[in-house]
Amino acid sequence: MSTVLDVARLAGVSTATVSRVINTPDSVREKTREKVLLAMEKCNYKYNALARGFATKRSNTIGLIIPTISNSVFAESTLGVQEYADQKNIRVILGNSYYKYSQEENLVKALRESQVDGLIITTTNLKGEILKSLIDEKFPFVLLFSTIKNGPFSAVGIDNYRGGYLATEHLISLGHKRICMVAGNFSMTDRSFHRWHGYKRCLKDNGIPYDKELLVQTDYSLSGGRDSIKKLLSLPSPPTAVFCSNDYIALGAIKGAREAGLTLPKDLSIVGFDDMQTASYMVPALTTIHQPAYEMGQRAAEILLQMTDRQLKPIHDMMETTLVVRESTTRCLV
Amino acid sequence: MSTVLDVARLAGVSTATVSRVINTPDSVREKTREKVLLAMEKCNYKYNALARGFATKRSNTIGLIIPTISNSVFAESTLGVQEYADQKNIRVILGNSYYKYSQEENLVKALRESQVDGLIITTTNLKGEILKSLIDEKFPFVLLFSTIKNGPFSAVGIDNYRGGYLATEHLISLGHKRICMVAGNFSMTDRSFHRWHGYKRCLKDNGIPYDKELLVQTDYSLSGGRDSIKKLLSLPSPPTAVFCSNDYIALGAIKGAREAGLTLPKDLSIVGFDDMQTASYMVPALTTIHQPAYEMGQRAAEILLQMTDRQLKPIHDMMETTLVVRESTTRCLV
DNA sequence: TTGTACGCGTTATCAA
DNA sequence: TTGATAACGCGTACAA
Repeated sequence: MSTVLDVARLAGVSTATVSRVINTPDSVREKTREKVLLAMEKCNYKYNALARGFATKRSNTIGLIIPTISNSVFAESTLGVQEYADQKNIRVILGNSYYKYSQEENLVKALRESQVDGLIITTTNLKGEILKSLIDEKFPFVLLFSTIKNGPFSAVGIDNYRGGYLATEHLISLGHKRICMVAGNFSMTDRSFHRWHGYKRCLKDNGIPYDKELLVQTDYSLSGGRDSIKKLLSLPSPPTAVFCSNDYIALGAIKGAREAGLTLPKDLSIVGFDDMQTASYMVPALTTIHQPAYEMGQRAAEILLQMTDRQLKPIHDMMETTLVVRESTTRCLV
Repeated sequence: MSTVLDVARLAGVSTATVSRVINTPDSVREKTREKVLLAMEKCNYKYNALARGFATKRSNTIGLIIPTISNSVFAESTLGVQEYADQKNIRVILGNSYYKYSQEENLVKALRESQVDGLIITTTNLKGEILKSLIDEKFPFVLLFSTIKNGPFSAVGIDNYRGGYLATEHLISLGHKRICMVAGNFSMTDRSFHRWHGYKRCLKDNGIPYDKELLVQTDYSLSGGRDSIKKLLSLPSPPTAVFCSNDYIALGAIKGAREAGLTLPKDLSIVGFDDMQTASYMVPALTTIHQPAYEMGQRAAEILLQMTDRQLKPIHDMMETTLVVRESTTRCLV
């Protein structure tokens, strides 16, 4: 594999000039440039970005940590990050934490060893040591799907509390009083916890007593949604509506409710969260809280790449979240 | 940021010894090792994998190129690659080609400049220059979702022809004769093309004349499936069954058929391809061709990482694909 | 506009 | 078992 030195010799110039042709072509006389370009061609020169990173202490690579690529909302945000990074000629290394803090720790360590210029993290534990030490060491990072509106670091997210509130309010406006929630495990992320708070508060604001029997925590999975709804439907006084922590759980709940013999949405109204790609193709089409995952990814990348250029004050970007009404919710008939 | 040199000085040893403690701890006397470890602790030493890569000419990073992370079948295969790589302490850089060859070219170039140790590619164009030059330069790579059973490079895939045949055979066995196909654009990938060949051949083997009016090409999208099925249903002699190139198209077709006033599966039997995560949760639950995407990703990573250690003969691993019968197909009633 | 020469942090070779 | 030192490929002062 040929190097700048080979090219330099072949072109009869110095390595510095070759380097200039690569990085600041305008600073080289046209004739010289052509000579060098020709030489590069001749010896099939391939640029070594690793060596460059080593010399400049910048790898032009960022790390992205998400819970799991299998959840399409994270796939969407990942796409947003990638496309923005791509446009700035930055590579993205992806890691899944599987909602496990220890794995998140490993990833941060490995990515920092790889000399990534910054990190975008959808964290599982806001209060862990990881973030603390990143802050202490002034390492550039941005939190994605963050629940935090302030603090000593940049973050992009939505108001999950408000999302939970909106979903519940919609159900109440349809006349529902017996409203349950199938939530993602609070230990896995605090997003689900905030949505639950919004749900609880909305009940209270509308004079509906909170019944803790109507909350089930589960993992963020199809089967989790299915099993949970069955449990809830077998209650002495079963719910007429359910708010699910995400659209996968909702899809599972749809299946579970049908298997329990219900007709949807007549017998049970269902609201999801995320507004994933296929939400409007479900049967019934899913009423859900829209989350601009792709834009959030783009924005996180934008903020991070600004940070790696120059230090700046923490930015907290809370994006708009809206209720999207489709077919899975209807007036309470009881 | 402290380096091996700082650690060495603090511990009163040479940099070589520090390096040994990191890489081959057993080759260092225990007492010395402890001294070094302590020194590392003291100056908060952080290992620089970039510098290592530079010195060893191995980045311990591989590149993964897929059409788009938005398709869950590629998300699954990506997960397989990542988990295998993770286990071997290898990082994965991900890139989306969006089914565009020029983008695939850019990605290969950028990733090679980043000195990845190898590439896993779900290619858009088997016959392009990219693969040729990778072979010429003996650069380690593995094709994923490959349609190729032989050739001078390693590949992991399934028999798409057989998949198409199986799907069609199933429909014929249910008494269908008017069977259409909504295919992914042949120009985007040859996988769809092979599936279509299987479809065509199966029709022939069963004495059903091929009607080119019954083939529609579209992009791999929900709306593509919806629009295409509507076109086909408005034919003078509409189909009673449809084979879709993937599950997204099938999901779109389900929606489109319903919008056209049909009852499923009574009025139209639908077969998909991929068996994505949510296939069994669709309404009706989707009959489809199962593709072991996760395992394929794992296997591709395994092969690639073997290749980066030592040169070896090309491996072609064609995995099993099976028909999964659910609720979206039923006996032809016409 | 171009060249010289050093530095980046680690590993590898060879010698002790 | 350990140490001294060259090498990896590029960027960049500084000098010319």
